[in-house]
Amino acid sequence: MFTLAEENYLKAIFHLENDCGTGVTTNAIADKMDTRASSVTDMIQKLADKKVISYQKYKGASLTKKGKSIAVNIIRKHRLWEVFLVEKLDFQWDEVHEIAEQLEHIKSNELIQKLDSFLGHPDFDPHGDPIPDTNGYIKPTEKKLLSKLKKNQQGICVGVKESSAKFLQYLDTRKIGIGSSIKVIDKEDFDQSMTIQVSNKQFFITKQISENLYLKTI
Amino acid sequence: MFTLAEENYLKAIFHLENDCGTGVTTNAIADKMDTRASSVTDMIQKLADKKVISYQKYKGASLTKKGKSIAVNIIRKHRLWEVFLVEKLDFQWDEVHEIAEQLEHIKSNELIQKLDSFLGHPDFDPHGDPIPDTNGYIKPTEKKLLSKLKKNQQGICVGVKESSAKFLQYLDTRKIGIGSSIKVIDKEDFDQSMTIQVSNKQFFITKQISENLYLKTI
DNA sequence: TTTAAAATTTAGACAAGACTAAAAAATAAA
DNA sequence: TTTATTTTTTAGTCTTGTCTAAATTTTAAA
Repeated sequence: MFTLAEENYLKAIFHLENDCGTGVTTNAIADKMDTRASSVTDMIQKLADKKVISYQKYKGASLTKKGKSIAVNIIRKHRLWEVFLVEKLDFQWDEVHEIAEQLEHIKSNELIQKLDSFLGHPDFDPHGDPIPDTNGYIKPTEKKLLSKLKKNQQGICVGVKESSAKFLQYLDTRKIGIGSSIKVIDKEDFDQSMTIQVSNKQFFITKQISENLYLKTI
Repeated sequence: MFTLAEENYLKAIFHLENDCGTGVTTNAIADKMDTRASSVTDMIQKLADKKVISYQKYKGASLTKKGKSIAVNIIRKHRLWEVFLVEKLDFQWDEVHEIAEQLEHIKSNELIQKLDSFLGHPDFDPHGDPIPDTNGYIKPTEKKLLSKLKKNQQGICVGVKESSAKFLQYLDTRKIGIGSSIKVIDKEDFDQSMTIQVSNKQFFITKQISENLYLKTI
């Protein structure tokens, strides 16, 4: 059985490894977990003892099969709870992350199986992130960062990379959400800022925004 | 903010105080929490520092107004989650306690308020225990232990005192549940054992059983 | 009312998980 | 390639919540 702290480290390592494709450094983990590098060293040594990560001194860490499976299960729980909060309890999509961070650690396989049924086996959470299935399989989705699109290309918003409340509220005030159709009207070479069109309205957005919106191009 | 351990102590002290009407002893808490008296001493000193219990050395502890309000809120959450698990996720009444023990510690007032609405503001949990309202008010219910009834008296089962899975399963196999009509057919003076009738079937039950079933008499 | 037993508290230790400061290793710069 | 910088690890400390063993207080018995 894993403690709350251990589960959070596994989740963080999973996300980092996923984003960068490679093994993750001590500092990267410390950064993500908002803790000190020395604390991370302690923990990754413990996790290595438990065979959930492979780790060599000074060489960073990466999840073992077992570690990955635990991490994915936590993410599955997180995303299912998010669906519950939005679909059943009428939360806004920017309000659910913190609560799901707590709920994801509830230990009961039967609970998650029943919750999944109750929600009708959803494929995506309210931010467009795919929900891993019972076996930990995550359906690969072809999605592109808005920042990768060129002038005049368009697509449907299928997810957000960053999901902080502030960013989500930024999107809300501009009526951008999962399913929104977005077209690049203009793109500035110099700083990658864009003018986009969302249902007849045009907005100017910075690179920071376009790098956090996933689209399915048409 | 209170830690998980602190919350569990407050809840235990609340239940003990409620059952016995009086301040609770260190040993009673240790017993309930399945821990050592010395650990309890440590914790109740900490809780006294935080002004949630009043405590004098060697004299036992009792909740302050603030402590009581925290404890009741945890109990409210526990019981609401139990309703959710049984009503929405189709759990049996003997399966929900452990999961609710985890869920009761999730911190979010908005979550509980929305959960309560979603469930239609239930008054009782699946074991017949009243759900405290937002202000911590617990509607007093006139219920009697089956063990207090005399020969030929009858009532409707409105709750169970003990709610271990084993006891609940014992009731299930005899088709006794919340709402069952129970009549005392015979009562043995010597050991308080009874013969009871539940919808045309008669059962012999020991004092241990009759002391854990609450009835509303008619 | 003095003594014996039970209950409670103190003292000291330990594990988990975090921290600071300092040492060691790896990487980048000159 | 040697030096400087950054990264990582070690050593030692702290807090929370637990434990055992011993000391103290309270309660029950003689």
